[in-house]
Amino acid sequence: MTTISVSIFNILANEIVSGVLKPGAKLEEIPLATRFKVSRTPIREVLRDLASKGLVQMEPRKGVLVAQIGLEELSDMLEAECELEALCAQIAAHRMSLLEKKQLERVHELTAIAVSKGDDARYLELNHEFHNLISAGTHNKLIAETVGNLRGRLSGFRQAQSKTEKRLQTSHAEHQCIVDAILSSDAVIAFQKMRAHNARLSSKVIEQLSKSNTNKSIKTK
Amino acid sequence: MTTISVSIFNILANEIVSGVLKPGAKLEEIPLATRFKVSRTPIREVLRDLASKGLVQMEPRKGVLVAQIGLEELSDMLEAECELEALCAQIAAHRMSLLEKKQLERVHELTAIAVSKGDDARYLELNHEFHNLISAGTHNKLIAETVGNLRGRLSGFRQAQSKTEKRLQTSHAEHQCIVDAILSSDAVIAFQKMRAHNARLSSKVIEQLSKSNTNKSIKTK
DNA sequence: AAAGTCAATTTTGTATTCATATTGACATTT
DNA sequence: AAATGTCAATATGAATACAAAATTGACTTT
Repeated sequence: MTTISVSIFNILANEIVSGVLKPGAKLEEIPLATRFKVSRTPIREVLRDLASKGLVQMEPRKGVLVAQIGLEELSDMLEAECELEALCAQIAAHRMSLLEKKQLERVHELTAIAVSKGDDARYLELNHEFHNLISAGTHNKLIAETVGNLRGRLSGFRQAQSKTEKRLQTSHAEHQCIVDAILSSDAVIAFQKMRAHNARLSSKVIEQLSKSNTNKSIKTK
Repeated sequence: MTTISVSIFNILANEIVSGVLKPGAKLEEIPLATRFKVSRTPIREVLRDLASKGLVQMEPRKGVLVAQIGLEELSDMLEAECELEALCAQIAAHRMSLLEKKQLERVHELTAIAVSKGDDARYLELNHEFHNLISAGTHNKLIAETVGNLRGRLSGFRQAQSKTEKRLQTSHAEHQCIVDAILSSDAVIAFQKMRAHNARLSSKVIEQLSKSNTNKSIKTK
């Protein structure tokens, strides 16, 4: 058996990372309580948990907002993710079991199919699994959890970006290099390739966001 | 103004990392509530926050224990810290301002005095500040916060260790190398030296803990 | 018309009460 | 005697009630 809070947490966390709840949206306790037909108590616990994962911002006596991530905070997150994932690839390269490597290869092959079909949704799903396998391949639960959490918080930005770009082939080619390095247990190359891959994606995200930001400020004027 | 929860959080978090509250100790809501002369509600929020930082383990309907960190979890944490701090040093080496570098140098000099006097407490304090300056030197709040949180969770083990060891000179010499690298903006060396430094400390911690663990299991038999 | 103040309403923080699950002891049964 | 089952006590999960702070809107005043 589980507690009410965790089920509601999962629902809300999902709605936040999937973009159903937009950044800056107010999360008020009473509406949420009535929506889920519970009292305020479990809702407050959920909000606290969401805050601890960085999905919402809560200020005492002010309330809770869906996290709105500024440019500098975003670049902090992207830099951290870039380095952490490179670290994961490095460690995974000399720590993954044969079975784990096979799984990675398999997912990568499936991704190729999604790319050729231009199936964006499927690609995103497999991409998620790809990075999960690598972080799990570190056999370090703390690192895997940390990077997984970061990816969750960033997924909104990635989705927004992948919709407007047709660089699935490029990404897939880069993944190929990473897979090759890990399969051959070459930690140095795995690190470099993963880092370069993420660095490129990061700059795209930043580029896109600062573009839309300038648009906004023009509109506002 | 602040909320009751955060003040109590700080007190309890401090008691946990300082070892006043021992790993495995039960944290019951009613005793805590009476101790702080508040109701259970803010206590529950504090416990939740402590859990999100990994300082306590809470299981639904079971209660809350001060986190007891197993050997495998500890090595995960040490590995993560080792790599993260090395990363910090690397980034800080090419991002710290002149003022920040001066501050680092100053703390390092003060540490030398503490070492020569054999002042353990002061050394620990300065050591904390030393690592804080470097993580802050990344100018990446997320990374700094992450590594700071990790250090907090690990500080109990470090203290236990530093009491039984007289290797302050060794550590200080290693710090010297790190400071030199950062002052001269040599990111590669800063990374390597910091990584080696932490790796050495980590192995000491593990060594010590597994020793006391075997003692325990012998006793239990 | 604009700015400032004050009151009313709304929302969050805290306390209290109610409900339910776990735990430990004791008894019963095999 | 060991094991299992039941029951009472206790602690946590959830709901409700109360208090305090903040926001909002209207009204006054300049």
